Order: sequence, then C-alpha cells, then structure tokens
Amino acid sequence: MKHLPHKTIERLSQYRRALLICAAKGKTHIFSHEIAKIQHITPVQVRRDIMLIGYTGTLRKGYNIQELIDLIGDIIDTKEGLNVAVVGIGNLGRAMINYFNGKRTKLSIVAGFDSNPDKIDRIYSGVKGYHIDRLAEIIKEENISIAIITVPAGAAPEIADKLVNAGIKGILNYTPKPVQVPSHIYLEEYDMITSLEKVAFFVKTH
Amino acid sequence: MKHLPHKTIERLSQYRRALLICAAKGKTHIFSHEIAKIQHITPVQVRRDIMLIGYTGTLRKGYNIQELIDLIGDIIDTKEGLNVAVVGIGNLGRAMINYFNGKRTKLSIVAGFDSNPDKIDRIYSGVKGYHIDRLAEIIKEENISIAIITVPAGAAPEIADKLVNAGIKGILNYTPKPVQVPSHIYLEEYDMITSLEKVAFFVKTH
DNA sequence: AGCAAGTTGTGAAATAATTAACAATTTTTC
DNA sequence: GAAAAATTGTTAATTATTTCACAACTTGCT
Repeated sequence: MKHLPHKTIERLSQYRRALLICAAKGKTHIFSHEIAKIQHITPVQVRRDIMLIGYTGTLRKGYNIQELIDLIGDIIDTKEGLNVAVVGIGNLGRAMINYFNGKRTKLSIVAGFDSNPDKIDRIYSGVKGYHIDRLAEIIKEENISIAIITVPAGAAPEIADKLVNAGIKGILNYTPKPVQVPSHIYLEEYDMITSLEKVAFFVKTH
Repeated sequence: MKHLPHKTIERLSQYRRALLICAAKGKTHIFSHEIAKIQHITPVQVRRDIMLIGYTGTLRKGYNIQELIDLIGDIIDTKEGLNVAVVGIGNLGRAMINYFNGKRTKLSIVAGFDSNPDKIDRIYSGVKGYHIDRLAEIIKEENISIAIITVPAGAAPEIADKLVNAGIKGILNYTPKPVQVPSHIYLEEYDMITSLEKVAFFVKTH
C-alpha cells in the first residue's frame, strides 16, 4: 500500500467509530451509501477510501463490518498501543480525558500535567495529575509518545519546548497559539476560535 | 471578490490572531515569511491568501498589520456580530466559554444550555446557564444564530434536531457522533478522537 | 550612480482530493 | 430464466489547493 492521503486517514478513523456503533447494534454488513450518509460524504468517496486500504466488499451485500473495523485498526493503530499525556488539566484537558475514559482504544491517556499544586496527585477519570516539572521524568517512565497541549495559550510555546526535550514524538496543540517544533516531531494544531469564525463566515455568506 | 477557498478562510482567521499579538507588541509591519513561520506554512501561501482578499503590501516593508487586521475583519466578521450558544455545560462547553471570555471579537457566547438542573441559572464566565427545554425560546429571544454542541455523544442528534427547529443557522458539533441537518444549515464537525488517532498514525509511520 | 539583496504579486505548473462514469457482477422480480 | 435493479471497484475527469518561477520593484551599500 502506498501512502494514504491525510484526509483518508481522518475518514478511516471516523468510519471505524461509526462501524463500531453499527456492530454493537448487531449489524454485520453495511453499504457504502450508508457510511456516506452518516459522514456527510459521497458513497464514491467511501468506496475509494476502502479501495485504498485494499479491502474489498461483496457485491450487493456491502462491506463486512467487523472485517473493516479490524483492517482499519491494522492501519491506524499500533500493535501495543501508544501512551498519551494531557498537559494542562483545565476544562479542556479534563474533557479530553473524559472522552477517552472507558473507550476501548489503542491510545491511552496515562498522565496529566499542570502547574497548579491543587491539581497534582489527584485522579481525573483514572488519570493521575503530576506537576509540570516532572514532565520529562514521567514521559520517560511511562513511555509516553504523544502529548495534548491544553494549557492557556501563553504557556503553549514553553510547554512545547519541554515536550520536545523530553523526547515526545507527536503533539496535538489545542491552544490558539501555534508552537514551533523540529520537523521530526509530528504536530497537529487545532484552534476552536478559527472553527467558530469559519462557521460564522459561512453563516454570514449564506 | 469571488469566493475564497475554505482553507483560506481558516488561515485568515489564524493570521488575524497572530497579527493582533504582533500589533499588541507595537509592530506595525510584517513580512509574508514572518506570518508563514508562525503558521507553519510557506510565504507564497500567505501572499496568495492576501492577494485573494485584494490587499496589497509594500515592497520591502511587508504588510501593514493594522490594515490587514481590519480587512480580515471586514471579510470574516459581520458588522453587528453574531450570538452563539453552547449546548452542554460540561468540561468542553466551559472550555469554549472560557476561550471566548474577554476576547474582543464579533462573536459572543450569550447562553449555555444543559439538562442537569444543577447547572441551570448559574453564571459561567459571564454566560448564563438555561435548561435545555428553553432552547428554542432563548435562541429566539437572544437572536442566536450559531450553536456549539458539547453534550455527550449520544445526545447529539436530538440536540441537533432541536437546534434546527429553533431556527439556528450554523452548528459546530464537537461530539464524536455526526449529526444530520438540512442543507441550508452550515455544519462543521470536529472530532478530537480522530485528531488524536491521526497524530498516532503519523507517529507510527514516522 | 550602479549593483546586490530582499520582497511582493501572480501566471503557470504541480499536486492533492473529489467526483463522474461505467463495466462487472449479484440479487430480485416477474 | 430473462430483465431490472442495486452495488462494488476503478479509470478518467474535474476541481481545489499548493508551490514554482520569475518579473517588477525598493532599499541599502559601495
């Protein structure tokens, strides 16, 4: 398999989530147009994505849900799973922890970090809070490879530097302030204000 | 001006945020490569975006920061501003409210909704909490045109229906469950799990 | 003044992503 | 059992987005 488009990766993750729900309902097969409907995309796109990962459905029966779930897992998960840290145990950090709590997934949030002493040594939905000064130590100890930055915007660049020095491999930055990291570290940034402004723009322009 | 690409809209929002910070520091002009560095993109892309909105810089001096901020405002803001509601006053909902609190912007979060009686009639960073049953009423009363869905995933479709019936114009869905809305309503969905899985994928594949 | 370096603006080229079109096949219907 | 309907898989076309390449010009330097 050559490399999959970024957009396809995102959709595969979403397909899998939808498929898990269908599987839980006892459904065994699904058509491309059913997946498409759920995800607001076209059936062709679904078929193309599935083609790209080399899976093949059955004519007039659609795709076997469990097989597809497993195959998507082979592609986007690692066998042993990856450990994740949340840096910034504010509302957003706790929201992330809650989202993951109890979900069966190959990604586990195993630590939270904050500079506020009140938040240290408490357990948030099963995730322990550590002081930010122990970042490097715990990242090594717990074999954490991904960090989610949910601190106040101003602190983001400094946190990013610390994460880089601690040997993190991927960063998901949820602050509105872009951070700079060396190119061997995968960085994804998402900014809620931008999303809201985008909605506003399209509402404005009908 | 013909229509701007979606991606350009997103970047304009981000440029503006970066520019506001620069302006606050007393800077008056900025080069395309400086903006590019901040946003992890190429200078050409910045220049092209700026070209698309019809602004023009000064050779060897770059762009006038304040003029550019104002122009971006003309494009993405509405004159009178738009009112926004947050549906679901959990961690994520409160995170959104805090993000916006105090920012000078044309978007104001003016109401929060929740089904938990403990959350009603309290004020969250200046935003009042209402019971979900009053959704349609308050949306009309406060002239709310955009809603952010931050309820638990299972409740999302039902909330979306209520919002549609209440006459909302745009929806930003932060639950991992896609919702269905009529095509005249602008819908943007963002799923944190997908983003994290995407980071994991690229970490895995180096 | 003349040259070097830096910067914008933009047509053209390249790349990425989506959609159209349709052959091939299976199932259903009569 | 033939015709109609439905569905996948895929090539080709289209559309969207990014990048290249470079002319035009400004500023600084000698």
